[in-house]
Amino acid sequence: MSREPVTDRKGLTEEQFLQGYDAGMYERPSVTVDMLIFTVMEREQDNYRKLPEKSLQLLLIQRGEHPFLGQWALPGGFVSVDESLEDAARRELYSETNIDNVYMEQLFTWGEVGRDPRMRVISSSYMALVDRTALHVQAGDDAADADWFEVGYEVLESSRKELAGGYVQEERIRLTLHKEEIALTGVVSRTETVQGHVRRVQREIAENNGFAFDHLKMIQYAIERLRGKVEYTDIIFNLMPPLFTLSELQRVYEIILGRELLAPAFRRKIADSVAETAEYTKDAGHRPSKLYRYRVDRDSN
Amino acid sequence: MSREPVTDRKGLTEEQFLQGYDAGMYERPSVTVDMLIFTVMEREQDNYRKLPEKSLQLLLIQRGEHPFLGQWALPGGFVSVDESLEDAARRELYSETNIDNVYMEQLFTWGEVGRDPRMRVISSSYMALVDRTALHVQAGDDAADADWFEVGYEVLESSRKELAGGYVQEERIRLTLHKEEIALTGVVSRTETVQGHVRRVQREIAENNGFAFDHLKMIQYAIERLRGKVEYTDIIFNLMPPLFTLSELQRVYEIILGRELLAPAFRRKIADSVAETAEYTKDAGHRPSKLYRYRVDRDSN
DNA sequence: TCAATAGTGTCTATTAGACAGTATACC
DNA sequence: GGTATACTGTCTAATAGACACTATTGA
Repeated sequence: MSREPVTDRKGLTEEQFLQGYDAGMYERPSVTVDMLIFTVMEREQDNYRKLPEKSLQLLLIQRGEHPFLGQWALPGGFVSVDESLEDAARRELYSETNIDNVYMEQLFTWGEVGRDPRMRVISSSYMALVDRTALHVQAGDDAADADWFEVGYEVLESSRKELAGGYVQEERIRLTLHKEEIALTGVVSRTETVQGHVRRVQREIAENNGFAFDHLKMIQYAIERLRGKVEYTDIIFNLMPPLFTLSELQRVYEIILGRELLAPAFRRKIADSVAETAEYTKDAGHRPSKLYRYRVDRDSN
Repeated sequence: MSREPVTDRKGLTEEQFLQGYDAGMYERPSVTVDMLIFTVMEREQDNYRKLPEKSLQLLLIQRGEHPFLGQWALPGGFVSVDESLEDAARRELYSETNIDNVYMEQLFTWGEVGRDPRMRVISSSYMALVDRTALHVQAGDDAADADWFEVGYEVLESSRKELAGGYVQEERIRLTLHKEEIALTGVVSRTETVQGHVRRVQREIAENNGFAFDHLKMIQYAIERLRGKVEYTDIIFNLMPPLFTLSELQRVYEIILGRELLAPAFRRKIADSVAETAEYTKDAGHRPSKLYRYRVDRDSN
């Protein structure tokens, strides 16, 4: 249970060792967090009957300083020595969106040597999912501008080469982030190498129009993860308002998964993640829809 | 595509800015990697007919220096400024096991402020899965001793409290790592809080007999992840030798998942992940078993 | 009335769970 | 022969996919 008062080769106890410890011996990388803040927004339709179209949106900021001045980046910043990674992520999230207490998850820590031209920077990416009805975005000090961009994700091609004892599968994924007149695009090449038992995934930026750092890779990774998790967890409800129709929920699934779903199967599948309310939509040019809420109290996975 | 020669408020181009950039302004955390190296070993049986029992094993090193001198820790070390996180992980893996080119995956980056008594250290944990037949473990310089420990994972209790608009679910998990006369034990309390839409998982070390740092949490997290991934990926084959029987494969699934499986369903499920060979086991006190290999060339997920 | 969406019923195909039963080596 | 494991057949239950059908509103 408790540690014994052992002494090391120099006869020091742990307490003595720590008092004499010089933390400044080695050169260190800097650590940052980068935030992938997603939400879902609606676009009004010209036809009064039609439901508003939904789209997945990601928050980007235009860099106001070197490096990558003028380019678009994920919100983020340095982790100070006296705050945890998660606290730093929450701080960044709050400073950009003014909201707290939302779903947030660490995705991946990016540690390539040359990823920041200023110096060695290791960055943990966090994904946050927020309900747009709770949002008031503002630009922080280091950002010239912060805005929501509609996310497009398209697999351009998928090729596969057989090797001795394995294969290499390459996918080229086009990412499109746009917002009114601005359209940022890029292509990430995702390579999966399988050799014997060893499987390895690598991402390279093949084309880049307007994204700072390696943020394009982070965006691709986050969407891949979001797609995966949506299938076997309840995280999608973090993107929904408190009350929603099953059709709305289905649309959100569809835009995240990038494919259409059949309503009956969908309804069966999510049936016990949601609970009916007594309320209905109204003023639609068609049959009103029952409103549902997320059923927290269900016996989950 | 290419970045324009924009200048910032001070009239500097990016190149000029980078030349004048002073990277030494802020105090920085140190960054380490910690390795969770798993393998599967067999224990011979007294009864010649019985199959050898298998167990999941984890590599630990006994610390030869302060802090936590004498306690057991995950192999790991500092990331130098000129190597990537992944390179550091591979270096550590190689220095402990003398093997390279095995399955390795980043799990999580641990960034609590007080997790290392020496100074602020942020640590990325990586999981490696190795086939024991390929192994020759050796202790590195910073390790007094490196050894494989049999992993036990048991959910002691699971309690659930309902809250307004959510719940708190707490699981107490007993971890037992043992190796001959040494038995390290600990209890990790895993708390899942759901409030409205927000779900949050926290881990605390509730009991600790012999583990350094927060490594008990890392071990619990890794096993949780390994269990999850085994169900929807092929990573398990990284723990298998090149040729294996379906019963052996089933046993490995069972020890990782912590529950028994039915053979017919199991065989159907993994049928197209494996390929038959012409070989059979022999000298067993019972019917010989066909040997299989991992089928790399299958159209995977 | 009709466009557009909401919602249900049901057939079929696929998959998972359970368990009985047969097969085969080696001491 | 008997023990321990290898392997298959088949019934049943649960789940997913497909599609047809009915229901309901506001302009």
